[in-house]
Amino acid sequence: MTNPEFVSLEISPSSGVPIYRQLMEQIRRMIASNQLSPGDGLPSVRQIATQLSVNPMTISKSYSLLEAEGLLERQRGKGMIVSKQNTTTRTLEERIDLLSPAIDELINEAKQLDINSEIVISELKKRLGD
Amino acid sequence: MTNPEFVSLEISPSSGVPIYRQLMEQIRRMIASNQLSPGDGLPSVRQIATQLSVNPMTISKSYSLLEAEGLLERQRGKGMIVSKQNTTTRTLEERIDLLSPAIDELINEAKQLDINSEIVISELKKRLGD
DNA sequence: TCTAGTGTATTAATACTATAATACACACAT
DNA sequence: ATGTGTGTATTATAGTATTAATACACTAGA
Repeated sequence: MTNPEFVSLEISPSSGVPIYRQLMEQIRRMIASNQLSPGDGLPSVRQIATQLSVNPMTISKSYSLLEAEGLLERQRGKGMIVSKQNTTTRTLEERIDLLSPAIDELINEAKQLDINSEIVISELKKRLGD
Repeated sequence: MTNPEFVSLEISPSSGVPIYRQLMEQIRRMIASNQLSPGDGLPSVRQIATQLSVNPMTISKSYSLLEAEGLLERQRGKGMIVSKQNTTTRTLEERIDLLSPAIDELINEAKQLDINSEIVISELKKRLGD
């Protein structure tokens, strides 16, 4: 068991993507990278709901769908934990595949904005460096 | 006047983002980069609707909202054109600002997937190179 | 004038998203 | 036993997103 406080979830209300889907994607990625390991506990529904100022049932929906996918397990009366099945840590290649849509989106937008490849790369480096 | 056939629009039905917003963002970017210049014509509502297998009213919604923003102008009986006001081509800095969310999203996802900065950059370079 | 092509308004129906207020079954520590 | 903390089911409400079928006013060319 770990400290669910370390699981930091964020939402972008203006993105157009439903909140429950934003949360699902973040949790999926943290499990794929083993930042959330099998057996790890997740923050409670009410905790996240308060923190993000969102209805608890919205969080519950994310958890339920992730449970249906087999990524999370429900522990009655306790909370959600990362499943011990179906959660083998992904290889680097597999994780890069999961990152592909974001890369493609960046390239696509840069093209539409007519921004040079070199500039995209230097801008990315700048922000990666903090 | 130009050939609206060259305006290639794409949608990702699985992204969760409403179709009309996906279209708006793409058109906004192409105007900002002057790939669509003031006076240029846009594809007709029915043309895009057929091409994307989407209801014409969904396209019309995108156009109407962009007209309300001042980016497009309606030409009665003819079609939509890029407005001649409010569409000064953006400077490089401004366009980079418009690209920022996509960069931030990529960095955020890479972090959650525990993918190294160097790998993110090399992967981006790989795909930018075609 | 006719015809085909613009965008749009209208009305209806369906599905999805999110909130709200309760209530329930369960686990655990006291 | 009690209280607090889990996730969840229920019901209701509201707003948004999308499709569908028509109809309208306008433009342009034959």
